Amino acid sequence: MTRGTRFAKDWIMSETKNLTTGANTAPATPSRKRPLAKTGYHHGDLREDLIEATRRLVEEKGPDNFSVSEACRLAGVSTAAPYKHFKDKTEMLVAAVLQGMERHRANMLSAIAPLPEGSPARVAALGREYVHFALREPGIFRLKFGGFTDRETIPELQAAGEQTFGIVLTEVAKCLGESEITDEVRKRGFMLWSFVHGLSFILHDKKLADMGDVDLDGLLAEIGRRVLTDPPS
Amino acid sequence: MTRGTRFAKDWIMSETKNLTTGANTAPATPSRKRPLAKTGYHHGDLREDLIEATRRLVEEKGPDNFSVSEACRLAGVSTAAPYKHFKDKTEMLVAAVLQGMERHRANMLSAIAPLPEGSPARVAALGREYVHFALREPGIFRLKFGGFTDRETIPELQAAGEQTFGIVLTEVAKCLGESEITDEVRKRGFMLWSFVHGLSFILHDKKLADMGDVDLDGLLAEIGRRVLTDPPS
DNA sequence: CTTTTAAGTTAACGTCTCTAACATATGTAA
DNA sequence: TTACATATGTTAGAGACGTTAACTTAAAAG
Repeated sequence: MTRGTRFAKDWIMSETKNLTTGANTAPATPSRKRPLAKTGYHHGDLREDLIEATRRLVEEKGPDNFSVSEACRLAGVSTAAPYKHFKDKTEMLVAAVLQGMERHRANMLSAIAPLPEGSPARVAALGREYVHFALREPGIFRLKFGGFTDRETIPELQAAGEQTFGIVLTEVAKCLGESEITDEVRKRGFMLWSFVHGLSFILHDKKLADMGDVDLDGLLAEIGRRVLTDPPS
Repeated sequence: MTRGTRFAKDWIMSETKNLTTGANTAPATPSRKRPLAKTGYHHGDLREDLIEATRRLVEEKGPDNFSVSEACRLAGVSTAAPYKHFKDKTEMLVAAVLQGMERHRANMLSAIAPLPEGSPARVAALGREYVHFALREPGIFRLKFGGFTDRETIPELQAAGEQTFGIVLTEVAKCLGESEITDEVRKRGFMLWSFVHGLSFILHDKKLADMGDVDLDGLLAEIGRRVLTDPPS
């Protein structure tokens, strides 16, 4: 009894931060209801809590400066615990990004829902939501695009990205009066996506102090007009 | 003689990689002529060699996975040596990015030099060079945009970025027949920049396997036409 | 020639990622 | 209920990294 390994239950209790309360940065996804079970030894759902801790740290400290150790501290477990759920640090980050993209997708869909089918306003709304996501969750956004090397070889990320682009293509097609995703639709969608993506990055960095505040909606509308309209012969 | 500290001159000699030879990834800047002095104890120009080592590692292993230690190994110095030249790891990376932006600027200028003043071809050439830089030096490119947190608070990076944008604005103004950088010029330039920036990221990630190979020049020309032309009333 | 300063080195500390070996719960089958 | 298998925790520790402190050497300045 005196010998045998003693577990550090006390610091678990003292160091554990509450992971369920606090303002949720992602308005589209309802905040989690599970009250963080914490049955002494076994954790209610450690995997999910680690993902949430990762998300939070990525936003607070930036994708660089994220450490598995700190996520463990947040979740109240030892530093070896995550490796029962994730292969390595990268897999943890990927999991957080994938959840972020799911939120992103949901937001895009609910942004266009109330707007009339086939209207340019739907395309503009998609762009608007894209930019807003980059500003609302800058850490996850940065992580997704350029966060870690060889992310383009991770099939789930690839798939999630193409799913997002698929939403854009569908709306562009309807806007152009096409019933299918033609090459022309793909080209227009690609142009719009490039623009919005770049815009997100630039605003995210607010590199342009001298540009003053940008009229986002006006800009999106103008770009939509210029790209969705046939060019002058 | 037997006591007193013995310095590790041997591994310095054996581990030192030649930093001056090898294909230079940056065609616009002439490769360095200095033959890597290496006077036993004092290094010819360690600061410059560390920057070059940093650049190389960032491209080879990616901005994440870059380590100061490895750069030291490449340069053939102890792991404490860099701190005589740089405050910390971030400052090393920033130095490498700044040199990259200098190359980028030089390339942009020489790309438009042979083209007729005020022609849309000059604007397209700038975009072309922008994309090419992202593909030629993906590590530095990623590092510059989103590589590390709080980079937007580094004034040199900010200044270098605005200088680049200034080149674009000048060309756009000439193209629109304006003699000054008006608000309209700024808006058009901003649209073009957003597009090209996003395009660079997307191609850099080649996220779009299903798009097939992109006709870059055609795309740039079309975007130039759409953005530099007055919108239909 | 002496002294100062710039630019290296070793050594060490604290932190990080990840693995191995061990401990404890949970569920399933006898 | 009891026995065992499995999932999910823990401790301990190896090896790399970032950074600093104290020391050493070479070059420059007086």
